Amino acid sequence: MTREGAEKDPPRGARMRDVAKAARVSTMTVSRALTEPAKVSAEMRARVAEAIRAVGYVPNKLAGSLSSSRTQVIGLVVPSIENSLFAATIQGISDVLRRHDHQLMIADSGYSLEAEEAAIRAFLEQRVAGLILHDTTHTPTAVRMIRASGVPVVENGTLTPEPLDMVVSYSNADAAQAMTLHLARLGYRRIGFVSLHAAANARSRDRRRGYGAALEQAGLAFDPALVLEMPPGLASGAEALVRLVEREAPADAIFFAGDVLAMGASLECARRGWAVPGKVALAAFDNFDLLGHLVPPVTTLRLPRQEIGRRSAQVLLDRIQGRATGPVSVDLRFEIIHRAST
Amino acid sequence: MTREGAEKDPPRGARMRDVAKAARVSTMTVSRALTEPAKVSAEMRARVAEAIRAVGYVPNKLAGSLSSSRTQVIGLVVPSIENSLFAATIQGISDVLRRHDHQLMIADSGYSLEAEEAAIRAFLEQRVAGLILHDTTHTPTAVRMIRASGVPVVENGTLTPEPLDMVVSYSNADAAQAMTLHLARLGYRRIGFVSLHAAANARSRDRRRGYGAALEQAGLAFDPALVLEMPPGLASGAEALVRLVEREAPADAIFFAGDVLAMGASLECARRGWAVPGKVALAAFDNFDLLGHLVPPVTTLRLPRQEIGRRSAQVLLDRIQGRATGPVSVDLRFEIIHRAST
DNA sequence: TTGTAAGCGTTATCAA
DNA sequence: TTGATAACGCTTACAA
Repeated sequence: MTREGAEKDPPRGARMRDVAKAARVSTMTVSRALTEPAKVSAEMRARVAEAIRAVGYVPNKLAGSLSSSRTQVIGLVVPSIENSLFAATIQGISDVLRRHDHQLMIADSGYSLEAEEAAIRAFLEQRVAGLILHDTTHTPTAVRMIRASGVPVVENGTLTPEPLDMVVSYSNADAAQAMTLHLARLGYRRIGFVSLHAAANARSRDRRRGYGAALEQAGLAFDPALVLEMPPGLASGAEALVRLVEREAPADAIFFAGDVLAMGASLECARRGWAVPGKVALAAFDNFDLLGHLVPPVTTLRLPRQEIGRRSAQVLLDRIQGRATGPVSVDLRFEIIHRAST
Repeated sequence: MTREGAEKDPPRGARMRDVAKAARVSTMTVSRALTEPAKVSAEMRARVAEAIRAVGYVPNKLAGSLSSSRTQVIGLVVPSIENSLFAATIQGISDVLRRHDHQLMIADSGYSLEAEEAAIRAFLEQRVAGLILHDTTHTPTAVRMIRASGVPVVENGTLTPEPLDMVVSYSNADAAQAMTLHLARLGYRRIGFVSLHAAANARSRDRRRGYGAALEQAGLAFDPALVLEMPPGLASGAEALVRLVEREAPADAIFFAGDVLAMGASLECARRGWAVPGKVALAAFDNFDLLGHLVPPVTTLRLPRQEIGRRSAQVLLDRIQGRATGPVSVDLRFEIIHRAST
């Protein structure tokens, strides 16, 4: 015998047993009154409710989950919490989960596969009911752990051809292709392309592929000198702009397929007094709201950021609650918003 | 007898017992090897490690937490996940927690006290080790539950005089006062003040108080017509700007103490060709990066967003791990960044 | 340094 | 509709 000194010391927190005693019923009746009220008579329900208030009972989900081997926690791994683009998706997830009494655990990988693996391991140790991963490339160990656990997973970053389980995204390739074609149709012939580091990022790679496909489709030559990879940030966009414009054969339009790059470029044009689109046309990949308020407003893609979050949560819950089985691939719509910058 | 059919069916997931069997040791040795390796001989450690790999063991923290009544989960409630200002704080929290092997659960209240209460209840049911709340006003029930639970809490929104437990913030009143004084010293006499809805928001109230105090200190009259409350958003900022400038006695400077209001105003000036600060000076409360890239760059406060998150996590962990006791109030520094808009 | 036994607070199962 | 009992998978407390 060990733990219980003798019913004394910090009586920290009432247990279900205390509620049962106060209501003079069994713990099972309390449990049922809480989780399946329909299976309990009205009188019992009232007595239990009263007892719960009386003793100030707060259910222990840890114990409940251990016993039922069910959790109401979803684990989410994003590359960066701070990046506002992911914030919209997180909001979408959170909204849906809250309506279904689920909790959200978040980890960020800082764009590192190893950190993602560590986060996934931690989530599996917590026995999350499901996972949402923004990235679509993972370490072999991460893949193995997920497979072995049997936990449903949604991937978000891009419409990967071989998902772990379920995917919810728009097509980065299609989106980049559509925007590039849009520029070509407007008459631009030397279309620059600026993205984030493509080697480490499936999204950037897909966008670049779309850009290339569009050039070919439009009968434009591919000029490697017009393609730049930059780190994220406003300053990067400004620098890329200058490098693509101040050269022998300058770009007549630039498509910024990453983060706040276009924003930085637009602001740099304002500072230098460069006419947009007179001197150079600007197009962006995202950040719909802000870009529309710049002078001139910037042509961009409207991406279903929140929708990705909402749908991800929904397909995950459908699977968890047994309403659906089998693979899921949701291809969400994007939209080109043509504004004065092109 | 009940649950265990008879050692068959879905052998879903190895347990510590399986590891122990494979390593031919007791479960306690496995447990120790995992949590206090120093207390286990090198040979045992190796055997356990090997067995863990062999059976593909993923520890069940639910069971561990139930048994030890310790959790490694911190609950965070923010008004809005999508708002990028909170994102920086969340990032700070996440960074520190990860280094200390803790997990982060996030809920958003949508600026509703009732939703905050619901989130807090859910977190307490999960037996979180600590709470971080962005808001400083709570429902009586929420306060009671937190007190009864005994979990440590950090509040973030503003330096509230009567915290639940610990506070980590800068002083919204001091910051607003400093900026208003700054404008007065530059010679502006009719300083407008635009904030978010103050009745529902302790932060807005504190900022308004600081604004008033500064006017008095500078010997400027308080003109209620120069004070506006707006909903958040770029469009709001633009509207407030126009209302304060296009009037008989226009403001000569406007201090936007909320969200992206200043950004909206600056962009509206660009659209209308209004000289800044010639026609009207603009000052903001936050959003340091972006505002510095506008034309002209906007004077603003640099607030310790990430730092708030990091320190919050730190004081919480200190308390949880018994390295500290008693009240904590961390008053973080802000900074006025004077730029061309004033 | 290692092992044994009890118990953490719930829920599944079966019986009444 | 309600209750008794045995798990859930781990850690605490103590003994060896």
